[in-house]
Amino acid sequence: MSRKRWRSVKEIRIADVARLAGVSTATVSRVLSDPDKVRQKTHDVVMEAVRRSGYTPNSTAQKLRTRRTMNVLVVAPRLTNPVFAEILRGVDDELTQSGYGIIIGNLDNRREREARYVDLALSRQVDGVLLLTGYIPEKGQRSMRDSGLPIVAMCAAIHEEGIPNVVVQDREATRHAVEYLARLGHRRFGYVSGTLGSIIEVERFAGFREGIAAAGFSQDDVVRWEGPFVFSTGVAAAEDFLKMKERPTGIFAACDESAIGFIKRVRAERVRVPQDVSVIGFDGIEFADYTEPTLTTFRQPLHELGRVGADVLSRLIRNEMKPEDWSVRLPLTLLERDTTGPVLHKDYKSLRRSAV
Amino acid sequence: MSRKRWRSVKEIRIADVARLAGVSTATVSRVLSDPDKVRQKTHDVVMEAVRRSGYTPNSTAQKLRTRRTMNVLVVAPRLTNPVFAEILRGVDDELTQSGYGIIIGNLDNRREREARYVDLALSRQVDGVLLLTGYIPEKGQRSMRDSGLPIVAMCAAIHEEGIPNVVVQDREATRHAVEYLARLGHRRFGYVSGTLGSIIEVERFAGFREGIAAAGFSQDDVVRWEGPFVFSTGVAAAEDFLKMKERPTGIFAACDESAIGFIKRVRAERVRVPQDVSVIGFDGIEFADYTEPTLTTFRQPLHELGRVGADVLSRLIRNEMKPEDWSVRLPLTLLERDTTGPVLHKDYKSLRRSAV
DNA sequence: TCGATTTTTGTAATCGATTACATCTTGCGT
DNA sequence: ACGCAAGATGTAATCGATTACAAAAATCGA
Repeated sequence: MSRKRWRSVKEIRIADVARLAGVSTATVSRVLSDPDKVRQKTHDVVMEAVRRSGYTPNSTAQKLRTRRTMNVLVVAPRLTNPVFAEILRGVDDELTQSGYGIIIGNLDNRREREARYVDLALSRQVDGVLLLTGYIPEKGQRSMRDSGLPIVAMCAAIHEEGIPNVVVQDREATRHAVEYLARLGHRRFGYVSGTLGSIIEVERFAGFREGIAAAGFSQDDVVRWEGPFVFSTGVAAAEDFLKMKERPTGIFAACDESAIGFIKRVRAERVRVPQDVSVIGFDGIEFADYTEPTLTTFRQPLHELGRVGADVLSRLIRNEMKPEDWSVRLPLTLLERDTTGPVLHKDYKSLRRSAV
Repeated sequence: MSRKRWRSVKEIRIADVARLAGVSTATVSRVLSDPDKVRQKTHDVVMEAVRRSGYTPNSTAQKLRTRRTMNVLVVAPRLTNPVFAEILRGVDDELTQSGYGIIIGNLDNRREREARYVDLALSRQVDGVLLLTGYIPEKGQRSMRDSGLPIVAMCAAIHEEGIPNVVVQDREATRHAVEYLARLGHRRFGYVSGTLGSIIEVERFAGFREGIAAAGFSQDDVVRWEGPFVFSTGVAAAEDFLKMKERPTGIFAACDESAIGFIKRVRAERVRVPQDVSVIGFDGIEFADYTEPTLTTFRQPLHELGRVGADVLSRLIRNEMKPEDWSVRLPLTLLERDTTGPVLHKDYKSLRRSAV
């Protein structure tokens, strides 16, 4: 029976190859890692032995000796959110090029899970950490940075010494969203939040408030619905929205998923989008182009974000960071699609369609 | 400046703790891994030293000595497909419980990328592999199973000695899909494929053909559109569909994304779903409940699939597999939603609404 | 051809844990 | 108090590579 099949595979060590080639282990090691250091003839003999024995170096032994694991940890708040999947793709594209492995840390929106991954970092299983999460620090909680490992923050900016930031311009974009809605004639606003306690949410809401102020409105003109970055948050927000007498007409959702949930729910009650209510999302996930109507949203340069973050991390690991790269803030693109439009509500006289 | 901050963190080794506690390294090791083997008093002294020094064992050294990396590799065809994200969640839930780390392998739908991950396996960076991919073997290509590592196949069944299968009943479900469409009165069928060369696609198409035959139709009544498991495959299929004179009325798409792409595209041309064409998807991703109309589809038990696969793998690693678990085939659930309905086309006289 | 220099190769220490085996303690019965 | 078994602890080998340093071989000029 084959139950122990893989146990029976004989492990080939560098010493076996050395013996087979009639050289020392040092020479074999050199052939494999620094071929210029050996004679061509020796090289060929060793390579032949490697080939015939099917030798592959044991990477754990290499890691121990070289003190480099060639692994990085990527901590994401939730895997099923396409935003993180897309960022991860960028990270993957950049890092596997340079031989790094990616270990994923999935919090599934539960902050307390972070502890496991702090352990991972502390036990030196990885050379660096890419944080796609970011929470407002709680005292007493052991955090990633206690590990002393190189960290790159890719949530909204963490202003902390020694931690580079690779983020998008959330705050500016959110402010811009409000201005955009205001230009369309909206006067009462709704804000569907993201995960409370997350720095991203703090930033986006701050931008939103700035926008409200800049456009000359009072914070009282704003309704805020709270919840994590998921569909159901939008649905719940919509439930509340539907109960209101004086409904807001311009809604900003801190992520596409909740925007989509919101729209789906209100449309089920014959609220028209964008005629009765305009909705603008945030992220630019692929799916947002397949909803009906297609979602107006800010597109994050997700893949690039991942690449850049990974690049910064690998430079940080190699101690090759240039000071000007310590904070990268990528711009977002407003995708004007079909869930936003001028106010048509009876309260308002001028339709200002020209303002679109 | 802090550019070298993490370099200056002094690494604490087990020897340091031993010295601090006035015991040998063996004792420290025992305290940490097998506390019953030491006297209570010694235990306390050592733990205090551990605490004060902030020691965490170097996991690379542990791995080398114990020959267990406590890492598994998960190879997925494409990260941004919510199907794999969801499976990954299940895997994560199961494996991080038992202390395993997850290294991801993302093929991004490009088969040739598999080679990198074969290297990972060969160099013993992981204790086992979870294959969410599966391609029809090509000769000469070095495959995962050459690594001799425990592997669990979670794509459609790979019938190979020593490789357990944890899969869904694709074939049955697909056959069922055809029967379902046939009962609704459909007589001409469309099949939107998944990635060619993938075993999943082979299985699903086989099931489809079986269904066609079982329902008494000829394979000539079927149009097949080819492409990978992505939105645009459905869009492209729709383009072709729109050009046809005699359009199929019952469409099966091998994944929800392409089903959604298809629907979006045909609706843009005023083709009504389900009145003009019924579409049934496969996967049951969360989005499918937010499209308009909501998508009829087969729900895969994704999270459970991940958990079970991970469980089987960890048992396989520990050599605790029971023969009856070598093939697990989870059932799918048909979610009857709004993209399927009885044929209303003028060609057919009886609407057979009762057949729904 | 010889010795000095450079290049190539080998020896053995090292990375940081675990663990077999040896040795030392402790507890217990008499 | 003594002897012996059981329990606790220490010593040192080990996992499988890399690499500093030493030694040997090749190269070169005179």
